[in-house]
Amino acid sequence: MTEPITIKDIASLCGVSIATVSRVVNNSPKGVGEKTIERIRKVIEEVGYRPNRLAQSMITKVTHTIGLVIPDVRNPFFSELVRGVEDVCNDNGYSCFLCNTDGKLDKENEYIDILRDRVVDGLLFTTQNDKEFNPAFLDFYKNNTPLCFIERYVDELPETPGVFFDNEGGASLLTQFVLDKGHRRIAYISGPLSTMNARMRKSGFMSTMQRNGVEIDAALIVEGNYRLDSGYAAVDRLLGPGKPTFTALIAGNDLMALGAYQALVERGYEVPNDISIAGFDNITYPAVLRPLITTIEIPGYKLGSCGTHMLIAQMKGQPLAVTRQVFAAALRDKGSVVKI
Amino acid sequence: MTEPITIKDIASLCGVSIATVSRVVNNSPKGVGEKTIERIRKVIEEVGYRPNRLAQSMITKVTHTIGLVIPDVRNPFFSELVRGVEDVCNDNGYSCFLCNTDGKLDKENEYIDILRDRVVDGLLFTTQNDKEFNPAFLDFYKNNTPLCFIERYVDELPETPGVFFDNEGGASLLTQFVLDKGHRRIAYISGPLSTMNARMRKSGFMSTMQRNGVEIDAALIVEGNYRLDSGYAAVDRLLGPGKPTFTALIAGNDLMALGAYQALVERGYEVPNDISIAGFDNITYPAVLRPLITTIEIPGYKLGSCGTHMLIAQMKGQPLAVTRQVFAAALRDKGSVVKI
DNA sequence: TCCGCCAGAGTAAACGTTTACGTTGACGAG
DNA sequence: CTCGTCAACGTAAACGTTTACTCTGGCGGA
Repeated sequence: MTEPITIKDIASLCGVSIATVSRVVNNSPKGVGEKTIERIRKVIEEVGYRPNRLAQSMITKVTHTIGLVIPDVRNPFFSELVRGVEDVCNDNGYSCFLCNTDGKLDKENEYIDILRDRVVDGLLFTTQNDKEFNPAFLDFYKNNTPLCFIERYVDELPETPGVFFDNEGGASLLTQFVLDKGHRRIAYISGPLSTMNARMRKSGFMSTMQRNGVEIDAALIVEGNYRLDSGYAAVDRLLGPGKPTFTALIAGNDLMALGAYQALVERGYEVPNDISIAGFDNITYPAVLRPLITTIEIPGYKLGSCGTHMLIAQMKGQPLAVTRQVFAAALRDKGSVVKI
Repeated sequence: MTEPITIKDIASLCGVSIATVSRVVNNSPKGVGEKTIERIRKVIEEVGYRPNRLAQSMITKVTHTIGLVIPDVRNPFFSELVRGVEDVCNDNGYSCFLCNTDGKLDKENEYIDILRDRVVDGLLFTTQNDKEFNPAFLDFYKNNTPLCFIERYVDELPETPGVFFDNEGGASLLTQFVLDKGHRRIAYISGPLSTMNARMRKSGFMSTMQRNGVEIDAALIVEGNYRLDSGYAAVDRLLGPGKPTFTALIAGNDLMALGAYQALVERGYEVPNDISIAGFDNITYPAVLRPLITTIEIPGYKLGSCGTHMLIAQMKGQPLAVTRQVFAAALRDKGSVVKI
């Protein structure tokens, strides 16, 4: 019920003009005497005055807020990422609006409008769907609103800054690991090939196989949708009537790897002794839970924090040395791939 | 680089005053002719004008933003909660600032200041630590800034609205379930008793035992810290030199239950055949992973969405029918408790 | 003594809205 | 014809800041 204290209150309390108060609040270069500064500082401290950021933003046109647009916080990869973003924001005096789109184009659009209305200084954007292009981005482009993509490949905006994960390199690393264990007949369950990262991972797999002079059997390459049951179903397609024609299986993510694991076990195969399994994501769970899947870790926190740094640099008008930063993959060997 | 379109632009484009434009934008009760409305609407549509929310907020003093303060989004319970909050916010035209405090008092304070500076309309607050009271809340109280606690018991502000989980009832439900399976010697690993919810859960356990006329052996009650390893360590204290003196074990959360599980298995006991185990939280993981723990589900999403509804009601000036809403517990039987 | 300069401070416009209040003109009643 | 009424709009103040510009007085140099 008590009205908030404004700069006017401080001014009249100190017997100076609001301009003077404003100067000491922003400790502007000069123009205020030592003792005046002292006096004003003291009063501000005493009454607990804090400038209204809305009013500041009205005139400076910067809000020190950013929009973070992701499909769903509940996905552990994104909650890692969100935390990375928020930490860096906070360290730099920014606040962050969280927006969940479920990967739906209309929600993406809605949030873009909302965030523009709220005059965010920049936008951090991810989505699972990178087929459809959202023309609203062009507005941001025109307005010079800083933008940073996270693992999103948009042909229409090739110059837009972004942080990426080295999907191809990760797949390569994992494939080489499996090959080095002696496997030659390797099945591959890809993610939906409508997404760029599924294509890149598959490409990493294929090229590594070829580089090692290993023949690729088209019958061992199937497409899933990144969900548990699609991994399960994929095994049905991979397994013919007789003995399995492969000794190892790589899935485009851990969820599908787990689904495949379940299917294999149910069909009487032992993992990893009969068939080795590997995945992507390093989805984590308490150490006690089994099975563990050898996997490629995607550094969610790092992608978030680094993307935010890039965004902040842009907002500060600093030219970016590199507009696209790609993060290397790391292998997490958890024993689900064995020598043959 | 292009300057954003303002209400002035629309006004001059239509040859009317900005007041008239403002009226049609907010479709104020009356005072504008039909064809004028049409004309202005059309121009607004054509040029894509959207009012600047900062400017609106300056004068109306409402921002349609809220602050959401939690310990860490990466904790699955909180990411569920966050999603619940954000969904309800979005449905009601609010945006939400996400703040991670790691449960640290100084970060809580920092965010409270930040959010006040940003003129949020309301605050949704959780923390893991409910021993220390933050005096900054009193300011909110004085300012009549709507506040809603989430599972936080603050003696100093008994009237503050909040949403709660029925910890005691949940523990009761779980204990009764275990008792009904025939167990009488039941060990209990509580969370840190500095937190209210650990105390409440323990109390639910104790009272249910007593209500059933089952004697409580003080040696079977130990305190952990909600972490995996504290569950593991607790088993060492519970297990004497000879045979186990209990047939079932209830932990204050699933993580400790998993730690206890591991310890028991390593010591050669079979779960659940030798010893049954139950926990709290319903931490979820892909269906394939083992073991599963019979548990009490804490409805994170619901707590978040309901808390947000309560907050919005307050912000709209609607008096709350109930200031404190407590959510019932639900049992998730996953087979880790068996009959004896 | 006079002038110029500069530190220290104030004045007022501006940011993009909302809204209380004022103005205008058409129209109907008397 | 006159007056009042009301719909349809305009005017201008206000929100809490920042900042370009102006003002004042003291001091040093010629």
